[in-house]
Amino acid sequence: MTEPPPPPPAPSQADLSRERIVAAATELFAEHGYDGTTTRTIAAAAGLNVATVAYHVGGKADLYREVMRRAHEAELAAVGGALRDFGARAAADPAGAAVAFADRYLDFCLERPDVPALWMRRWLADAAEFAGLEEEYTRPLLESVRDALAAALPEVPPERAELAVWTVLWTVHGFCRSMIRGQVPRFREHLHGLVLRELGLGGER
Amino acid sequence: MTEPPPPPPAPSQADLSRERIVAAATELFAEHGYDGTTTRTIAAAAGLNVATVAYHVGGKADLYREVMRRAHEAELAAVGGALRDFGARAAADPAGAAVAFADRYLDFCLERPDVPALWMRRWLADAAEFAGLEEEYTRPLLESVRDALAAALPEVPPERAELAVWTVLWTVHGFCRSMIRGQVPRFREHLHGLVLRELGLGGER
DNA sequence: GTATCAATCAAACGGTTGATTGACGCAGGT
DNA sequence: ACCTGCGTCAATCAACCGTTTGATTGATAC
Repeated sequence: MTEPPPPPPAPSQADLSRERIVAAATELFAEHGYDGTTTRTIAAAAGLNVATVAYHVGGKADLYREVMRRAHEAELAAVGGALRDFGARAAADPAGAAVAFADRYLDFCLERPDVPALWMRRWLADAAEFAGLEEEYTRPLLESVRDALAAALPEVPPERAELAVWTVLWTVHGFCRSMIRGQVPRFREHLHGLVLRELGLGGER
Repeated sequence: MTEPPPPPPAPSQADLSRERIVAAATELFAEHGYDGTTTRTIAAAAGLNVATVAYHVGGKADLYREVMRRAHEAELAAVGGALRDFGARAAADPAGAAVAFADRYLDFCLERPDVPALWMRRWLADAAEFAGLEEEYTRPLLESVRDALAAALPEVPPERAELAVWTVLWTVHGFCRSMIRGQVPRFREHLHGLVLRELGLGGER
């Protein structure tokens, strides 16, 4: 907040097209995977010619990497913000802070269902040439959450925090793929209890 | 056990080739998905010509369905056996029975890592044309486990049992993809506590 | 008015895909 | 010795893949 952000420059035509391509690719890669998506499908979904994909993004592989990079950036922002709020609240109300954190992550996944899908495809190494993205993106994020939890909750051993994060992550991601809107409240309630139990914060019942 | 099983007839050459094709396809589909696997790769891994795949199995799509069918059959057998043992033991020792059940499922997934991988690919609807396999295989299995748990543990409400199964399933499957052999004992211990806590069987600590 | 440039397009490129064909080797029965 | 049917193979097919090409458009600069 040291200076007012400069007004964003008017996006050029190239920026607009590039955004449409990346947006279309994000949805298609999340839904059908790398090998299941063709550059022609992406171009058609973006309302552009096939050649423009190579023109703006450089190629299918680069486009995939860009999609993954953005998905990770969005997740990083959401998790980072939630972790800050968690840290500020954890000392006074560890249980409430943990539940709020899980809630925000669930909300993020419900709002951006492509992120868990891409996360899972990354996990499966959907395309062998992108196996490195897993270690580049997912692992550090997981470890940062573990460390933040362990730092703010000194009574929780880091190993337990890590496995708790692991369990919550997979449970939420798995749920988001089969999301039936009516089941969200029920799942959210289960998630609250799960987090408290796995962190040993008095959720036993 | 009413009659001694007849000695299995000597497998014909066709049977041998078919098995080699299915075995190779299982591994490749699990590792690279449907679109990421070619009939040529499968044939090469089986040490056969491309044409023999079509000759024995009918086509790539039929082969994929066969692979999924067998993976589900194997899982059904493992889960079925574990559920029977669970039912026999649950009344006297619900906690021990639940832990033993989770243990056997983990062992099965470690022994057949292709099954969780195929399970996850089915979940992602790796190939859109096979979206039905999810509801055909996974859902009923999940519900049968939920019902068996709820029946043997009357103090556990079915809804809680379902979400417990859900959480355990995803946690185990996710772990099996990133399996690092040295971490298995630590994960197993976590899994025991997870099961007891999620079923409310006195695992709080 | 003219030259320039970014952005887009239809068309075509070489390569790969799943599937098919027809020939070949070889067992077992006649 | 001769046939018959099964299993396998190399060769081939049309369709599709990602990428490239050359031409066209419309706005901008001089």
